[in-house]
Amino acid sequence: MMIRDCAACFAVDRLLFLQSMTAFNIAFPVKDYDLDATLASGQAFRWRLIEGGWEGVLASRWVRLRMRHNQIIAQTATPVSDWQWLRDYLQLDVNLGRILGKFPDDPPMQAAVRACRGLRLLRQTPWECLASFICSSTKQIVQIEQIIALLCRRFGPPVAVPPGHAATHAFPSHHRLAALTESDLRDCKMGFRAPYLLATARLLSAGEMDLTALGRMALSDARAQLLRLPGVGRKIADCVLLFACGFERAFPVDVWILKALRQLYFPRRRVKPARLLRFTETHFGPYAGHAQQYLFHYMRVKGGGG
DNA sequence: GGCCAGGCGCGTA
DNA sequence: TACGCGCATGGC
Repeated sequence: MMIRDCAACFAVDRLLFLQSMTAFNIAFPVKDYDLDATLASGQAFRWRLIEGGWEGVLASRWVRLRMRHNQIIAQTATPVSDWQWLRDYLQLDVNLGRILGKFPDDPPMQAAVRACRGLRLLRQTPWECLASFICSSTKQIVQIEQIIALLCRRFGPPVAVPPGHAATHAFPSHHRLAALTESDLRDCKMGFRAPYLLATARLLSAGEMDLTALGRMALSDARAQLLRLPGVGRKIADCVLLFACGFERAFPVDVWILKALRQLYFPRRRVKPARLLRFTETHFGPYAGHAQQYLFHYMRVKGGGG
């Protein structure tokens, strides 16, 4: 009797599922997709590897992702009828082979692709990406993750999680941060970055700039807009352009990339940063930003030795 | 204890 | 235009 009741319940659930076309789980077939490398490659800072699955918050939803054979399995805490937000974030419709085929055909790039094939660029929301990278300057990735976690826990709205799961929060809006004090932000261990984040949040909250419009501009115009914001220089601007606004040619140059360029392309030569920046603008082609992420990740996984 | 970390803003020459 | 420095904090 008990078994038949459960079976009946399952049948009803199944029927409801089919009727509403909503679900807590979905499987995306993928090719050339290294989920671990992608989520741990320092482009997004909220993913945690917990018991074999990556947990994070996207579009105010708790999400758990894991690879199974050639599929990405996604789990949410609330039913979902349209998964396009996740397809967009993971850039599932991107043909990686076509992008890799446009990389420059030189030994450093070949080595980076051999070491990291399957590494992808995500498509993040501009505000979270911008705020995160304002907090990133002269910080190690682990510390950036700690700052962002504190910021979300203290000021982000709670999101639905599975039963028994620890409380989780979405990224706080710029309106929310604009209402805080510098001291509130310093308490999230972001130090001298706090006034920059606060000032930028207040500018955006006041409507002085629309981040969602950047993706429709020319690259140089979008970059010029971002450079108006306090705490945003060339490197952070290019991170936002590449990781959130869809400019696949944007090429953030940080200390790792400088090291990569000097070590791999200009060994035993004294080359100034300005010269290296010009080199990145011409050498890496239409998908320079992807190439940059491969070089960045390659330098980190291969270690500092050379 | 010194060095470094997905930098930026500002003063100076 | 180019360079040097200060700025918080924590890991190694």
